[in-house]
Amino acid sequence: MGAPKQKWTSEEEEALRRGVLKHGAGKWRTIQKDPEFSPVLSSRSNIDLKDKWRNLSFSASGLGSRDKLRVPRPKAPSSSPSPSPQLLLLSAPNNVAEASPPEDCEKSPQDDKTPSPKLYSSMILEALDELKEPNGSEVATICNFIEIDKSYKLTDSYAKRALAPMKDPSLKKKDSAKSSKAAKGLGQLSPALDAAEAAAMKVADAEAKSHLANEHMMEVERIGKMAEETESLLELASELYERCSRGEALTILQVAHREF
DNA sequence: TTAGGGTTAACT
DNA sequence: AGTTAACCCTAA
Repeated sequence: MGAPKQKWTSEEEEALRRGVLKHGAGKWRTIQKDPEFSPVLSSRSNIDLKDKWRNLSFSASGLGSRDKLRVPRPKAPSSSPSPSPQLLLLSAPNNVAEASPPEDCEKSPQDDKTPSPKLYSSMILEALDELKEPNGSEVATICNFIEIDKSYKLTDSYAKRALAPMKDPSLKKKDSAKSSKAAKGLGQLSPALDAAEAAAMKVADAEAKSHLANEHMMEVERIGKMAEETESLLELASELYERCSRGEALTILQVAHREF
């Protein structure tokens, strides 16, 4: 009755992020009691922090709301074990590579909803900006921030591109998901996505390198051909010069066809 | 206390 | 309609 819905302010969100940075995700009570954050988060319970963090992680993680993976397809007759993620990943790097060029950080004019791929430098800048520490931040802290940031931003953007071609991420392998205790919060999401990201980036990098190498080869080849042509032209010129100086008359056609 | 599933208010 | 985010409940 009294509380319609208390939406989180950006200040509260910020405090939560810094709290997670300091104490780690999961120490909600500690974060909430921390004198650094308690003024901002006074109206939030530890559970609220947990839920909000979950929302942040999932929404930034792009891949659907948490109740998205239910009903693991009554069909799937086992014969075709659905395309394995690794295989499909190999097709992803193209997209990733295209997204990599250092041009887009403030590019998207219409929506701030799509997290544009971030380079590490800009991520560091963002970390510094969000940490807002007057004397700068510890490198470890920045790294820590980026780690966290990655888990719900960067990883997501790459994962989105990487997994987009797949209609179904099929995170549930069999139905052993219930009993498996390996599925722990971020733990379930992050490693897979990080692995995907790492793989994608590695392949993309290799591809970029081979592309570069290929370009270099073409360039060398081109220059070589130029040298050849230049040399033959030189020969032709000297021969022409010699003949002309001896009084011989040559027509353009003859020269063009080397008929002399 | 926390993680995770579930419910509901407030959106598009 | 469907989705999202805040809130609630409960087992461990």
